Amino acid sequence: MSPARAKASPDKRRLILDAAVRVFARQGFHACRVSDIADEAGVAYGLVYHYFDSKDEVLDVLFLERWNVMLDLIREVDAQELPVREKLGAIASFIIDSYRHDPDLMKVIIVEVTRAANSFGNTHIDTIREAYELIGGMIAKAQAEGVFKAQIESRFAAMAFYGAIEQLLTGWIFDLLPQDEEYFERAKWLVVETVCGGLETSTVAQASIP
Amino acid sequence: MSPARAKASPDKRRLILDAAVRVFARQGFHACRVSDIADEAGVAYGLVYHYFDSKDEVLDVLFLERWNVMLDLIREVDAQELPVREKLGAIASFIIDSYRHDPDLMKVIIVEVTRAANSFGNTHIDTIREAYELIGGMIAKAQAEGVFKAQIESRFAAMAFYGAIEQLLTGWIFDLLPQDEEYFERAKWLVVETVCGGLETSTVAQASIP
DNA sequence: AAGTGTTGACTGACCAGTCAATCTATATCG
DNA sequence: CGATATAGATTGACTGGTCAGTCAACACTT
Repeated sequence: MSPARAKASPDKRRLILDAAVRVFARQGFHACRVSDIADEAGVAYGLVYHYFDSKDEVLDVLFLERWNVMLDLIREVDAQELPVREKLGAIASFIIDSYRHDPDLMKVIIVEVTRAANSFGNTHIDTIREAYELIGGMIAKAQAEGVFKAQIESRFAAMAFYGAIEQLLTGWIFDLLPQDEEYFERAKWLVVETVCGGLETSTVAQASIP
Repeated sequence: MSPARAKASPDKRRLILDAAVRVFARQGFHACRVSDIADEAGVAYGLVYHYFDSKDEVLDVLFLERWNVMLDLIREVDAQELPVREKLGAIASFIIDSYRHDPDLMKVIIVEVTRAANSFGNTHIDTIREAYELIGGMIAKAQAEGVFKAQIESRFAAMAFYGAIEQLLTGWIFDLLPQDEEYFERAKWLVVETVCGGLETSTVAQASIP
């Protein structure tokens, strides 16, 4: 009960990162103060600077942690022998489940990094680009196999696919779309159905080599 | 309504707005100072506050000017008797041409407003939402007519469509996609082909909802 | 003279980052 | 075992710089 006990830090660093997610999501990166993060975490102001060099670094860490998990997932899916439809479905599922599991974190990543062309988006552009390129590679492969039509450049198709997903999250973030379990599942199906349906060569989805 | 109040000086207000677009695009809204706008426009610092109440208002005006033009275009298209594919094509064309004509302005709108859930995006959410709803309405009508499949909720489909376009612009903004006349035209066709192809009943009708 | 347009120095608030002091835990030694 | 040393964790008051917005004066037009 007396918390003054063994102050062996139950990882205060993590505590600060988690608090920062909530504060960034609630107030935005620019609008919040470092003291807001410290207060939310229940630690002293200075401790934030014991674990991080700057306010920026806190967001950098949050973004990289999550984005790298996604890149690992994409690479793993990519390495498997699966129809494109299932590969893209796995990616859409991962992103949507990420939002379902931690909407605040995904909100922060999308709002403060992914589109922030003049700040974090720019510093992390290579990391972000890698995701787009991996997806583009999957689509290019499907085109080479004749499953997807070749007229639509794979990079463009990859952007459209990712953009469709991100806009769905944006709809949830702005509370413009219903957020319940059923809709999350339907959204996964929708995005794959729409994009793959538009890219496939024939009316039936099946891999065929011409 | 000012009757030809031309003055000796040409519309300084416009001069400031145009300068602000360049500065916001180059440095970002938060990273730039009001003095940067004044310098870019070649006017005194205080003049910005003669025409605008605050730094925020400058961005508000820029966003509303452009977004309202887009809303007018969408409403106009919506009122015509056209196949959905052409309606959506007109919208995609308009947005992409807007970028082609003034990439800085579109960058500012997308980066600073459309996704800025904690600042301008929030204050303009009703204006933004209207575009999504008009597009959703078009899709719903096409579904009622049997042109688009009905399993995909129109609001979701509208978000996917708009998101695909916005992500293409994002690709151009971050210089991840090639920007030349040919690609702009191809992008219009791509986005309509992909989304409409995925939504039309004739393409795939045997998919099941989980 | 009156009204609008224009100027730029100034101010007051705000906040990221610093730092010296304090605390806690464990190690080392008499 | 108790005393003392050492290192890392933790604290929060303070500083230095930044910048949005103000304002009093000046310029131009009618």
